[in-house]
Parts: sequence; structure tokens; C-alpha cells
Amino acid sequence: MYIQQDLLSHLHQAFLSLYQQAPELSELKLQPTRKEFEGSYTFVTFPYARLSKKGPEQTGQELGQYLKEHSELVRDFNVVKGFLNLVIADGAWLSTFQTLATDASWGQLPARGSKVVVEYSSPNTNKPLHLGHLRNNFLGYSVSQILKACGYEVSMVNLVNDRGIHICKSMLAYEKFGKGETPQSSGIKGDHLVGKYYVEFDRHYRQQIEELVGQGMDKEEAKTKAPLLLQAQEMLRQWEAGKPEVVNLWETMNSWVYKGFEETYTKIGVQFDKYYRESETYLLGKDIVEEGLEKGIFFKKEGGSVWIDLTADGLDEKLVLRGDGTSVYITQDMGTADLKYKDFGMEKSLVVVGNEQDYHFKVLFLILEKLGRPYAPGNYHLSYGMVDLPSGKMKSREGTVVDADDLVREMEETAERYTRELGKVDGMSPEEAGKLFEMLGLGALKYYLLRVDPKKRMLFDPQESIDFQGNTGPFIQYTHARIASLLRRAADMGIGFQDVDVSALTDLHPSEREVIYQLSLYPEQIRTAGEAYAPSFIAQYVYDLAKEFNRFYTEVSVFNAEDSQRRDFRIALSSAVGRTLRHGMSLLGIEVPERM
RNA sequence: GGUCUCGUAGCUCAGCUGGAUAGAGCAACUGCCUUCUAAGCAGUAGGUCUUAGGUUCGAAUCCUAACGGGAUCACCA
Repeated sequence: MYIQQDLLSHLHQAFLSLYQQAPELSELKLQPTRKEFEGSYTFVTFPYARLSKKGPEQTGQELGQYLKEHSELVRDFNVVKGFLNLVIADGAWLSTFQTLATDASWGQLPARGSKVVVEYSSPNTNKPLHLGHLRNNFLGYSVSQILKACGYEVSMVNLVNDRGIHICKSMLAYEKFGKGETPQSSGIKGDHLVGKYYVEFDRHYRQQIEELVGQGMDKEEAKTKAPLLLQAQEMLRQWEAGKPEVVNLWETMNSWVYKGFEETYTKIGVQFDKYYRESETYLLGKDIVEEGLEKGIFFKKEGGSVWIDLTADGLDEKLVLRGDGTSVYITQDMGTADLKYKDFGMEKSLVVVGNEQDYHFKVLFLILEKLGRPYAPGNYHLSYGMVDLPSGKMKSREGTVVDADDLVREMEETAERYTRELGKVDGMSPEEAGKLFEMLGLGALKYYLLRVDPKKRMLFDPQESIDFQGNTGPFIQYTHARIASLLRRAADMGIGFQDVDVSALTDLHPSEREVIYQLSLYPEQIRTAGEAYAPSFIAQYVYDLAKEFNRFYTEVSVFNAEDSQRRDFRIALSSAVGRTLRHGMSLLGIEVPERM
């Protein structure tokens, strides 16, 4: 970080001094030197040959020479074609390390005085969470942590979809077939119990359709005429009218689901600062429709329905209020957007929602912009891709949905089996061992889901997800445990590693240099990850750092170093890596063990 | 059909604000535990970056088209 800045400004100087003109400082870029060449940073001179009026090669030579003479950071340089490779003095690496190792706010960028609201999870209360929700939850939580590290003030909110026809389906099936069953009486977790009746509804509903078709009715018509569906729709009307029996049942079943969700959230380590419930927000937004009509942004069609014409923006005409005056999805989303702004006054507002709703949010944000909402420029749809299984898409009707609770439990079981096989639990208390299995199982799962670019659809391969080797969560956790072990030994020997003094050292082992280089990248990585809303950047970084450390660990010995200064430096270096791994993993919502 | 999106090693993914001989992990093969945790490290093999054009000193990266996957286009949510 600090080395790069220095190099760039010297480079700028070099241009001025050699060629009397220079590109903007912000235009100058360095890239990491490829492994096969000597050096740490590379400057590409091709684009500047025109400016220097020399060949790229000669430009590189001249710039390199200037840097070597004027910057004490540059020990040497070489030029290959148009690539100027800069070799950094070990002293510069050492002081870089000194700076970052003693930085009390390492991993925390300066406060920006800016608020961000991240909405994620947003489940329906008619069935339990599945694999797709896990990607959503892990992403939302992780992005929130990353934005906090970027200096934003972040609030996490959950907009629970707790009303609507789908809930009524579960309610109706429960009423008909439930026989008064409760989570207590059945021993089934609340959200799963309600989900069971949602499935039950679907089963009977399809039976009815078949019967109707058997009686000669058209299939499409049968779908809308099946008695169960009509009853569910009636139930929804009764709910909206506030019919006590219906509302009571709704409250009871919802409370089961909430309790079940709470359990899952606690288990997977996500939290929310505020819950919004659709049952409380679904009427919002109608006043905005009025406002839009007055402003001439919306228009009415015969029948009274309200629309917006977005054809000029390359989109379609979009309905914003039904002819009977009832809301559609986007109506209440407009209302909720206003509500969030009223509650938080945020500068940025993210919603973590799957990419099947890309169009919806494109429209919504455009409408809010046309309405002149002050928060409109800060709206962002963090759109993530679907999670596929090796067998293809998850299909609830085919029973291929991977249940979140089941999956988490299986991951922990696998972690336990594997850990016991390796004999890693010897000397651990049952509590410590249990905690470890949880960390490893969840760590593997979270890392697996966060490792890939959020925007892309991804494959969940159960076999691969429980892999604990290579680019996985447990690999990084293992590296941390190794470091913790080193630090325990150092502490036993009474060696301090909080205040580093590297002044006695003048040279570095290549693997030490690489580790410092990797460490120095961290703040920039956090910034980039925050700008891209991409935990995958952090996952990749943490992996690279762990990998680099493991190489260092096998190539040199910490406790058999040639002298105590070198030994203490290596301990401090290990400590800094451990700290960075722990911090980076925390940005992914992953805990890291002291031993494993 | 319109719009959006993806296509990189056998598999899963990086790289994509243009730069050197395209990188990891898994799977396969070969080495390394009497020294700090081998859930580790080193190495071998594996690629016409879907295809065809274009822009450029330079393209996996940018543009266009084709092919192939996916999403979306309801007075559903």
C-alpha cells in the first residue's frame, strides 16, 4: 500500500524530470510482477512510449534508472520488452511490516460518516429455509461486514414475507388436515411443520386438478377452479378483512415459523438490526401511486388500473396498481423504500435478492428515480445467481430442495467424522470439540458458497462442499490453528509479539518477503470487495494469504531461526498473518479455531 | 419472439477498469513427517479461454454476429 504510493509518485516525478510531461498520477498503475521475473511491482511502459518519444524498452530503462537513483525503496530494476520490473529493498518491506503489524485498526478503513442499509434473507413464512436462502444469508451478512470494514455505518434488515396466498395455503391445509398438531406435540421445528402443510396443500390441490380434468375440464381452468385454491383465496380475503379466527391461526402459525427461523439464524450466525413484516407494509405505496399520477409519471387505463410507461427507457409498460385498487408487488416495494429511508436516512440501500428479479428492481429503481426520491441514486440490487445441484435446478415438486437445517447438520457431522479420524480431538473437552465441529462444518459451507462471484450462478456439489482440502474454509482455519499453536509456544517462552522491532534486520527470506507483500494488500482488498459488494474477493485473498504463509511455514523454521531477532520477527509475522486471517474470515462470517 | 445474463483444464472456480509463456482447487501421477499441527508443502500432466469477424503496438478481457445454457417479459409474489 504504502510502497505502491511511493513508487507511483516517484514515477510521476520521473516522467516530469525525464520527459517534461507526465500522465495524471491517478492514471499510473502498477501490477504485481509475474513469478518468473525478478521484482515485486511492474510498470508497463507501452502506453507511454508516445509520451517519452523513445521505445518502450528504453523508456523502461530510463524510468527504472531514475527510480533506482531517487527512491530508496527501489533496490534494483530490470526491463523485459515494455515491462519495467522493480525490485524493492528489504528494508522497505520490513518497515511496511512494522507499520501494518502495529496498526491498531488493521482491517478497518477510516469512517466515512455514511449510512448503508442492507436488506437480506427476506424469507416467506410458509416453508423452511433452503440452500438458496443460505447463499442469500451468507452474502448479505458478509457484505454488511465488509461495508463496515470499509467505514460505513451499516444496518441489516430483514423484510419478512409473512402474508399472502402462500401463507393461506399452509393455513388451510393445516386447518383441514392438521388435527391440532403443534411443534411441541410433534417435535417438529416450527418452520418445518408449517412447510409440511404447504406441501400437503399442494398434494391435495393437484389431486383436485386431476379430478376436474378427469371430469373433462381444461387443465388451465382446473388450476383456477380447484376448490382448495378458491378456499385459500377466500381465506386471504378474510385475513385482509381481519376475521378473528383466521388472524389467530395466522398469528399462531407465523409464531412457529419465526421461532424456527430464529433458531436457524442463530445457528448460521446471521443477525438483523430490524425486521420489517409485509403484513405491516403491504398497504404502503398507494399514496405514492397518487403522487405519481399527480406528477404525470403514472397514467390510468380504462378499468382504473395505474401504469407507468417505461418504453422510452427500453423497458415495458408496467402495472403499479390494480383496477380494483389493490396493490401489486411493486406498489408495496415503493412504499417500503420510502419507509426505509424514513427509518434510516441512508445514503446507500442494498437489497440482496436473486437475479430472477433483476427486471423488477430495474423498474422499481427507475420509478423511484423518476419520482425524484433523494435516496434513489443509492439504491442497489445485489443480484446473485441461482444455486444448482449436480442433478440440475432445485425443484420443490421433485423433492430435490436441499434443506438449510439438514445441510448444516450434515456438514457438522462430516466435520466431526473427519476430525476424529485425524485424531485431532485428543485432549479437547467435549465442549471445545463440539464447538470445533460447528466452526468447521459451517466454515466449509460458508466458504464454499461465498468463494464464487455472487453474480454468477453456481453449482453446489455435496461431495465437493465437504472437501476440507485445498481452497476451502477448513484449509484457512487450519492455517490459523497452526499459527495459534506457534503463538502459544512463543507465549510459553515469554516472547512478546505485540510490539515488533525489526530494526536489527536488513534482509529477508523470499518467503518472508512474499508474506509481507501479501499482507500489505489487505486494506486495498477490503476496499475493492466493498466497492464490488463481493465477498468472493475476500475469500480469494484469505486463501492466497494462507497459502503463502504455509509455504513460509515449511520453508523456514520459526523457533530454530539463526538468531533471536529473526525468531521474534517470524513470530510477529505469523501473528500478523493469524490476525489478518481471523479478521478476513470474520468478514465472511466464519470463525476460526485456536487448535484443530 | 423482445430484454438481460453466462460460456476459461475432465470437474468446480479465479483472472475480465486491455499487457509478458492464461492461474488455483478437486480428480490422476511423483516426492517430502527422528525439527514449530502432513486438514500441509514441492513437482508432473492437463487449455484452439464456445465459434467467426472487428478495434489495438497488444484481446480470455472491449465491440458486432452466430451457437449453446439460464433468467425474465401476468391486474402473481
